[in-house]
Amino acid sequence: MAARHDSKTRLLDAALKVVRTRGYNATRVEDICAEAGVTKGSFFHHFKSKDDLALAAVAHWIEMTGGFFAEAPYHAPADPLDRLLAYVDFRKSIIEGDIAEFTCLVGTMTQEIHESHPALRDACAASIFGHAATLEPDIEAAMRQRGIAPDWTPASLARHSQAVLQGAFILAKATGDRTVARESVDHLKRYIELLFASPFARKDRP
Amino acid sequence: MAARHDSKTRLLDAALKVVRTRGYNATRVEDICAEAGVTKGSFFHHFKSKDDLALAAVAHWIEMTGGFFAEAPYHAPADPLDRLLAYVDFRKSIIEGDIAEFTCLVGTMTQEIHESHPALRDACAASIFGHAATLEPDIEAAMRQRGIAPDWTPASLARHSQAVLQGAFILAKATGDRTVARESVDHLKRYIELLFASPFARKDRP
DNA sequence: CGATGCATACCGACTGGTCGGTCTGGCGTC
DNA sequence: GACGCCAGACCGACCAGTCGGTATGCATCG
Repeated sequence: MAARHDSKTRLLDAALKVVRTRGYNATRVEDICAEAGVTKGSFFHHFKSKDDLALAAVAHWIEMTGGFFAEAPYHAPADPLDRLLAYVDFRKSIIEGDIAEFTCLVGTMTQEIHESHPALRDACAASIFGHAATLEPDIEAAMRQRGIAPDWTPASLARHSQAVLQGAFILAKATGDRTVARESVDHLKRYIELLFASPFARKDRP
Repeated sequence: MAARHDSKTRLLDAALKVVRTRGYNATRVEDICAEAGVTKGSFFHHFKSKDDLALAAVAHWIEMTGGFFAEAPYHAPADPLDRLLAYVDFRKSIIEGDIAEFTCLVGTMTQEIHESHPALRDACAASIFGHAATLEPDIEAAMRQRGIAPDWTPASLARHSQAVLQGAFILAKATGDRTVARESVDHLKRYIELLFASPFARKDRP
């Protein structure tokens, strides 16, 4: 176990875990080292500073979540709206276990560092909005397919879905209970269904 | 100026301002003192510790926001659904100015302290869910008046609205731009309109 | 009325612990 | 034998909290 040469990855994984639970500022370098089973020497061998690690951790997060969502089953349905709804279902289904396990690293960090660490904030933003952007093609396809020409854009709905999720995580942290988060995701799903189902939104209505 | 005897209030006001911008952990006691134009001695005369101040600041926040929303104009409309939609409009209209000015103190703090300070977390939760609860009567009245019997509860929609707002604030912090936040509030409003307008949700549909 | 005493409000130098970051030395591997 | 990788003692800045002190009411009594 704990082979040499993988300390860097283990530090990054540890950082994700610890920062997601404690937050960024409250996380000490030694907490991450302890979680990774590594010493400070190793930490500062791989990273110039704590902030440097944070940047790397966000990059690592983007890479991990990118793969995770790319391979998730929600892309299967043939219908684009079904894919979108399957995405929402999938997001709901992974709200499971410990808070740190389903919560978003970059959303958590953004709150703490948006004023003080512009570079880090931009990296967090790239993660959130990059992920949101992956939803746009399906939203746009669904709009075309259903003949809808609304006063909102695919991009704004994609961003809104991320807002709902981020907000749901906050409520979950406030209560210590996943239920309230799932509930909000249900509302998001209902919203999307209504957006595409409502006769008032259809081009072809009388 | 800066009469004696109001240091405590000035410290609380300063705490709201500084914590909303920097976050809780990154805020030093001396930052709050400087903002309040008061010294450390005064701080620790009024508060046992930084955590003690945090608790008092949340209580102060609950009191301030309680009065602010109670006196806001959105209660004017006679129709309960109109009141609810006016609330959403109002929330959108106050997303203005500096990020710290429209952002939520307790949402920010929750993220940082939910694991480490249970008492503080409960106080934050009380603020969020207490505010959400003020929306329930109007939601319920609107449901009755429009003859809607949906599969969601007034409480859950009230909580969802808070989730959207909290999430919108995160996106605003990530981009440094209010626009994304307002956009999400627009989606929330559209959702509520659809919920009450959709024939699929009506009791009296064929 | 002034003096005396006491409580509350406030000040700011200081302390003691904490934590990011450094440095020296060692171990394995090519 | 040099170089990447790591260990952990150590340093120094920083900061929550302390402590001895001063200032300002506000009673009560002679």
